[in-house]
Amino acid sequence: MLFSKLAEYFEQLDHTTSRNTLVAILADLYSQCDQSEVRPITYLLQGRLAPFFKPIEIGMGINYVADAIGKAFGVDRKHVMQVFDRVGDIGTAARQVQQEAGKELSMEETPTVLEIFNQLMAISQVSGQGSIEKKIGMFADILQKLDPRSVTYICRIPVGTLRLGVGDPTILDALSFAKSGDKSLRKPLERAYNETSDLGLIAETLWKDGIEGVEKLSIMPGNPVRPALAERLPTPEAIINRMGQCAVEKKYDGFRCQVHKIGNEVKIFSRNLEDMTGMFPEITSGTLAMVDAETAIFEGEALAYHPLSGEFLPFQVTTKRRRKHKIEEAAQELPLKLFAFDILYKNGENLMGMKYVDRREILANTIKGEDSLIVSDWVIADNVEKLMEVFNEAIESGLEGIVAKRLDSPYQAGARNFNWVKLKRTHAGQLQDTVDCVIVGYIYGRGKRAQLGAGALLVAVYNPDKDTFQTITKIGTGLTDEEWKEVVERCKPYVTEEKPARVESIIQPSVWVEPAVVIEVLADEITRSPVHTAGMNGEKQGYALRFPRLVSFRESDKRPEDATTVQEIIEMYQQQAIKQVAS
DNA sequence: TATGCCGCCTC
DNA sequence: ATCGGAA
DNA sequence: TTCCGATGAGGCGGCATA
Repeated sequence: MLFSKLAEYFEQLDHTTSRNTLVAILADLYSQCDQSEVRPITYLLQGRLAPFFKPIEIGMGINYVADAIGKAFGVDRKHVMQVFDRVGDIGTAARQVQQEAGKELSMEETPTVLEIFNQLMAISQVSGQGSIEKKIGMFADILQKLDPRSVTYICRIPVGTLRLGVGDPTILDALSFAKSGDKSLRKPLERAYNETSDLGLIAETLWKDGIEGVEKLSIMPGNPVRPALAERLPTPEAIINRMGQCAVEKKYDGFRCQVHKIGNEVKIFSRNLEDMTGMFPEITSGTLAMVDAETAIFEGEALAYHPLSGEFLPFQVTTKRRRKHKIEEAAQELPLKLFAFDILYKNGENLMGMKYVDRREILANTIKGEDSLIVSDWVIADNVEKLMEVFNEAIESGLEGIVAKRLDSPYQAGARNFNWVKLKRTHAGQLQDTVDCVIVGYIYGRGKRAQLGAGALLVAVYNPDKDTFQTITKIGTGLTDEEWKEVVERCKPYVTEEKPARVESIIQPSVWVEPAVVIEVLADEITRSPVHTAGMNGEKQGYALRFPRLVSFRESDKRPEDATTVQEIIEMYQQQAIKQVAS
């Protein structure tokens, strides 16, 4: 298949919203491609070159792709980015720049899908000195061989914004349709995907060996399983109403880890299936010492703790353990403990179909003792009071909240459903870190947001000592489409060419706004920040909000000087630090 | 050698 | 991570 | 309810450049 043909399918998908139609178009695409193309096309549909757990990345983001577009069509990055800012899509920008340059090719001249795939793969392999220039050159070469439509879509691949409206579930439906004409194969395809995490493999196997071949694919210790995810509910009442009697676990704020023991070998995978084995030597050694099984796959949350006091450390500290160098030093300074909460596989037996309570029993019998591995606590709750009791305990210890789980549910890989439900501090309406912020700028939107005028707001709190507004976060969520348009309108009278005199900001928004419009922002936590200027003082870092979202527009009589002050932010930060130490 | 840009990855 | 929109 | 795609803070590491 020519790449231009694939791009035609991409365009069709791009222009349709009905899921059923998307599935039909995809099924048609699969029916038109050769067996050798099924696998690469599946990865390309995922916006990738390989399954998630393979460390193959193109290594070009928006800026380097813009460089390549410029190089291919004789302009500079700045020009490409200006067009990009206006249209909100790098593919559209590339197409436009190509047209301006008069360098459009016809569809028949395009290389094949496999040729392009291999060239992208070659770009991903380049590293070392001079590699950035090399990658840009290679991508520019590809662009010069493509028709406008192909240019559009290929530019979206490295930056991860293919925006076809097609995710993994849609591809699974399409594979089923392509082979059987209906959704009947979705279940076995989905099971195989959940256990192998490789959609390209599933698709290729379906083509080569039929659904019987797919049914033979199963868990392979050493290969990650797609992890189960938790839904959210706002209140304990909602959880009891939905689940009735359930297990309750505390929710720790660290890294999700899926640990595989294969004889004397250990592998550790992240929530998104990245291989993190090298980062956590104490989990590896703990697994070898404590896990009473030849082969096993279990999951838990890894947190850093203070080696002397034993207290658990906030996420911002735990995250320092995500590293490639100086691992032993970091492990000494910030050792980890893994709170194990589930087991999927033991000594050749797939446990995913077993009930939660039974998996829990096996888990308890498999991890011996308590050291770097700890089997996490759980209790049964069947009423709101009991649930609240555990929740309050968790909050008092400075933890994130709780997770409620159905006692009789299997391990539902890949699913975000109501077998597992999380209840977080901020959902329960208590101790909310609500902050009144002043808009000091906004950033142009991309994709759908491009039409709304803004995609994010840059907001600040008030520093009365200096009479300045210091940035504390950007806001990219919590507004409806209407509200995005409205907020841009509200800002219009205050737009300025330069940074307003009373605004202190390291971040440069697309548009500066004189401090006037006040909004109410909800966040989960306050963190120290190297980029936000709120509370920044010489060497000392500023403060920022974790998981910020807009909850309301303040009445227009609310003056910017009435916003939350830096001092209040510092007090809130100290309050939460006290809790964390108490844990 | 030090710093900054950028991308990738966690939440 | 959180959130809103579409079906 | 499910699925998708907008967007957040921030740490590390690779590479380019001063």
